[in-house]
Amino acid sequence: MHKEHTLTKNQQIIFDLIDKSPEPMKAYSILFNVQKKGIKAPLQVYRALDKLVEIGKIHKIESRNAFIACHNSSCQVANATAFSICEICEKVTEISSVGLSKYLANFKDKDGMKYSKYNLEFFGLCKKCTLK
Amino acid sequence: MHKEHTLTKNQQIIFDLIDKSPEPMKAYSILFNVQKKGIKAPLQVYRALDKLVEIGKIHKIESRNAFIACHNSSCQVANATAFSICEICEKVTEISSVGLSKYLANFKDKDGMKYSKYNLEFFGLCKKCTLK
DNA sequence: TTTAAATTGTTATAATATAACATCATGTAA
DNA sequence: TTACATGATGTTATATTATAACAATTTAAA
Repeated sequence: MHKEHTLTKNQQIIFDLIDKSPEPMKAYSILFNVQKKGIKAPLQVYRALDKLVEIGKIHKIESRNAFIACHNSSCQVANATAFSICEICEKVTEISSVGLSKYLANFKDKDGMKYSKYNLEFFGLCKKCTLK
Repeated sequence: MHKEHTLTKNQQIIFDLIDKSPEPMKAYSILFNVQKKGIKAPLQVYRALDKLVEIGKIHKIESRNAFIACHNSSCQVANATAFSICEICEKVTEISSVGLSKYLANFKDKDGMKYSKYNLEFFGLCKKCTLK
């Protein structure tokens, strides 16, 4: 199990915003949305984001420079993330497949290098966009 | 099989530079290195990079905003990329594992969404850095 | 309770990437 | 050949993403 982290004020404000968002949020969009709550500078946002990523409450979608809340039960997967991304509507879904995570967690390359972490992003069309 | 692409002058200059580099190169480092060859503006670099990525001659390491040449025999894997990244020395290696690529190419999520593309980045310590 | 560690606030700036527009080159179809 | 479409180029300006540096404050442990 993982340690519970008490979020600080800024971290909580920013987490709540991302958590409520139906889509990944970008840093400066977050900044814009929390300015009324007293968070005025990019660094305040980035620092909170860094911490939230570190403790697994949110994940960064690297190909989009955007952040989404982790919805895996207990956010234990900060080091093993997989997402599906629709290339039309940009909908992003976190994939939770036991098979996939087992396969990747145990994957070893030719040199026997063992990994402590991975991030996987799948691209394609979501159901809705396929039908259009 | 894939169509052979004749690279344009700018594309060739930039590809050659990346191809010779032992490590992933960042866009502005590329720009700096090709200025003597007449490529003066960021856009010229980004346009060539976009094209080279599109045709599979190079790949973007999303978590690093950097580019490496594809070393898979015929660059057929523009849509299916996997890399290992050392978190200390930042060495990046393209993984070519038939098992892995088969597994991922056939992966379907719960909704049956089929993917046309994926990018996987593993993080850990390379051999050298493990021994330190 | 004082010390270490983490967080905050702030200004400035670095690094990454694209918009908009004019021009030039190349292929191809009438 | 001409004219048309397409893609590539060159250029200036600007948008977007992210970090450096430093001072002050809060929090959590020893």
